[in-house]
Amino acid sequence: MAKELEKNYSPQDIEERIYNNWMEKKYFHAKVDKSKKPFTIVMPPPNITGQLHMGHALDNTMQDILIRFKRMQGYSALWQPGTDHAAIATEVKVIESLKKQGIEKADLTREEFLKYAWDWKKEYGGKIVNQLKKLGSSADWDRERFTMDEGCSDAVLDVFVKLYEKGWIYKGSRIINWCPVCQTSISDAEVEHEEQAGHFWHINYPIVGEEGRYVEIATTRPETLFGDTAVAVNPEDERYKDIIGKKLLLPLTDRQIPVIADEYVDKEFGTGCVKITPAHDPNDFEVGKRHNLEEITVMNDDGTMNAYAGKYKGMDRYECRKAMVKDLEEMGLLVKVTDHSHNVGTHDRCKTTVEPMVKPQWFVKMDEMIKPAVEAVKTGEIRLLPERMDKTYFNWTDNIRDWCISRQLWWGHRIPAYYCADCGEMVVSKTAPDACPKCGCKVMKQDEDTLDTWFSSALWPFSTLGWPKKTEELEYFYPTDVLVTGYDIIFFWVIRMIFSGFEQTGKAPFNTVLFHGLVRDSQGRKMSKSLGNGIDPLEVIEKYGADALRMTLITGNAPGNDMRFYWERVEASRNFANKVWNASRFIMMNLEKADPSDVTLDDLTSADKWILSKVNELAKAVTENLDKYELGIACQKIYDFIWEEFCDWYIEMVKPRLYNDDDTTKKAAIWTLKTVLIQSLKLLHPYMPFITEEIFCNLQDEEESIMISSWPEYKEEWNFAADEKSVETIKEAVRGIRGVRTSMNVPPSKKAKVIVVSENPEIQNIFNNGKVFFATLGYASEVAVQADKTGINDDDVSTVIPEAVIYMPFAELVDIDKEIERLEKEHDRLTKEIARAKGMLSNERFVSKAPQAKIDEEKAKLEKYTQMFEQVEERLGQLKK
RNA sequence: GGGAUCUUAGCUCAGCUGGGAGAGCAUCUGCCUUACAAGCAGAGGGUCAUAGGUUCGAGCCCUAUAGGUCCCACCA
Repeated sequence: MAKELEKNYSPQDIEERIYNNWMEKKYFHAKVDKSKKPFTIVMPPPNITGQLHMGHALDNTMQDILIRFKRMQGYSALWQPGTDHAAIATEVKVIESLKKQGIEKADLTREEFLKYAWDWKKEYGGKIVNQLKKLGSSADWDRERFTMDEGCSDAVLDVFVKLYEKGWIYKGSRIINWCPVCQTSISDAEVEHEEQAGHFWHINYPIVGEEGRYVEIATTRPETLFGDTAVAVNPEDERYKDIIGKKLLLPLTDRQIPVIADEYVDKEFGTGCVKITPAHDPNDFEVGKRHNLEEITVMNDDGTMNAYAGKYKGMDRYECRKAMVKDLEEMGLLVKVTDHSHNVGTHDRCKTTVEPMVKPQWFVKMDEMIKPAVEAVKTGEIRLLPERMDKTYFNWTDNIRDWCISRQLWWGHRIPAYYCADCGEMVVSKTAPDACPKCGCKVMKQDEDTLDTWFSSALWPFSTLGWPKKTEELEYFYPTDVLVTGYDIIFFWVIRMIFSGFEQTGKAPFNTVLFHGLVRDSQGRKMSKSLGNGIDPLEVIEKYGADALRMTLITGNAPGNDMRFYWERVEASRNFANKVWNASRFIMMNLEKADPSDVTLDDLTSADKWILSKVNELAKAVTENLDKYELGIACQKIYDFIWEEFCDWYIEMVKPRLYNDDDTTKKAAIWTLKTVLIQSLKLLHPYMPFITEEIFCNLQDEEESIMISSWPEYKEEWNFAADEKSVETIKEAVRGIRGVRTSMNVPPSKKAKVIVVSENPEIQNIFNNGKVFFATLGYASEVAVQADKTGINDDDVSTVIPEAVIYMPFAELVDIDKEIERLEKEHDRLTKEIARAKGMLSNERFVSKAPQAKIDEEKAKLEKYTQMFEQVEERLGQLKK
């Protein structure tokens, strides 16, 4: 027996209970089951430092929708969750928290620090997972992984050693991006370029042995002067041909540097003379390599000047700049200072201006490994959605450079390279070697550096399934199906997973990448901590429920597009939940009026068949949309069906049957209400899991869960085209009647007799069969269906539908002028429609070139409108008399 | 400098392979009709940025222009 529901839906009371029940019943757990097809999504692992934000909410809602859909379809649907150690982000947090306890990182040993870090992870690492659960995420939490757990760490070491042995990981002293605040190298992807207003300092470098002659250079970074090892000019530059090879005295030092010629210099830019600082500029580094220049590093790791800066030693790079510019000015070597806006690289985490530095680091060679990843997207083996992401992808792969993977951090996977204390021999191996293979020394010291956090996440789709072990999970669930993520991490993560997947497993890690955009605030700004404009998803859930939040994030938003967050939209979603709730409540209240268990399709009325046919079509359409990852479109269709077709029309249609004790079709109505509701709930379930579950459980006598029920499939026997047409005809008549009544200001309490006049027996039939609900919906006291106009006055109000005129003789209320006005409007509309259809059909080129179906469609329209037009004309003629 | 993307109703946005412009919110008018006022019934509101082009037919395809957003990029 169905239970009674509260008048308003309150998600707060039920969500936690339902979620716990799902967990207890292990519904989220996906088993290796050879009798089913697998469907797999790996969850982008949230950082253990993370707090749930709208991006996570959107990302996880999309994944949950897809997983729930596939699970209901009968797949063994695995949503593989886990968290990311987030090397630098976490290390920064741990350092902060230690500082609050009065502990400095510098005072700790590596082991001590890592102990604190693991404690931190234990305490906070699970927080975000609990927040994801509040959203309703049906991930297989039993399989939760962590990028630094034993298995994932083993995968990292395995890959590192393999790539090293293949020569695709190498150690080299190259120019890298250095963050002086975080004191670590970072990859190119972690550098954000920012347009900044700066200056050009024009400085004279005296030419040695030529008193009073100078070479004027222009620089944006005067403080790197101490690292200059040459000044370059373009070999084609007539102005400077004579000074090539001469020596210059580097100001503020006693060093002499040569003038060299290099194509790299742009004659048109600046003064045409460029100071070359190989240790602090990527271009200069290249020039330096070509000309065998010395690389002089002038800064310490924290961005202060070192001994090469002479008296400026110990100063911060920017203080030094100020001081030396002042000194140069006093020496008369500063020619001028001009404004110049230029791009400055900053560290994406801390926004510090990155310092290019030459340091020994580890790199992944990309030129070969990227090839299958490019190919896969080109051939469509991996599909990026929306498609335009292909261009972004190729733009990166075409310009790919080697990936700097070493970080001077402690929290992360330590590089498995070991150095002999005696001879310095390096061994790369998964486990520490007992002795140096070269000299036999027993003391082998491990490399101090750790790996870029993305190195481990690149392996995520297979490391989580047990790789490099050949587990049955890996065999069954890999490759995964779709990756859902934001377009902002395509370079960091998506590309790296793709090339890693091919290199390590020989397979694409997934066949589709579904990108979503950013959730912005109502003014279109990025939500950020510093702006304080972030909206906490948990607050939304608390106020309106997880279902409302999920619905809000999915509706009216196309793949890859950013969206704005409005509380009004959450409210609208909540209202929809309430609508579903009340419709269900209504149905449950009526279930006991008859036992529908023996109802067959033959017992159904036209109205029943109409809505059944509609929900059947809906199931087909929604399934197709979901298969194409069109989550928003599918959602809109479900919303429209439930609210308009089911609630506003069908439920209103059946009311007279439910309220009339003598009605013989009551059983059929109840059967239909319940059946259509269940179908609707199932289709809605992926979007709104909690409310659908709550209703579903209350509706069924047995304790069944909607999330493991079967997905609605299109059934040919539920297709009732003729009944659909009948009901649509009546709906059109009802809309006409309502329109007339409103324009005549007839109060709803005032019922009138309605007379349907049609010579067409089919139309007569439709109205005769649908009389009961037609009367209710059309506010009729009584309905007559007849072939002629017996008993109709010429000035009775009317509405015209194809093949019929519907009259409402409410005499004293009639305002003939208004009626004429209304009919004239209709007359105009029909005239236009007819002209349009005639125009098309009389266009020879249309008739000869357009598809036949389109032509037939237009012909049918012309016929219909012409028929209506004649009736309207006739009515107008009568009224105007 | 290269590329992407957007410009549709007052606001925020949908609009699938080209075939009679849609939703939510807001506005206006009636309704406390026994599921729901978090509701019901009606209504108004758009030269789909501009200018060309392709096509029987363009919001959708092509070209140019204007404005906005974003990504990438070593011009000191």
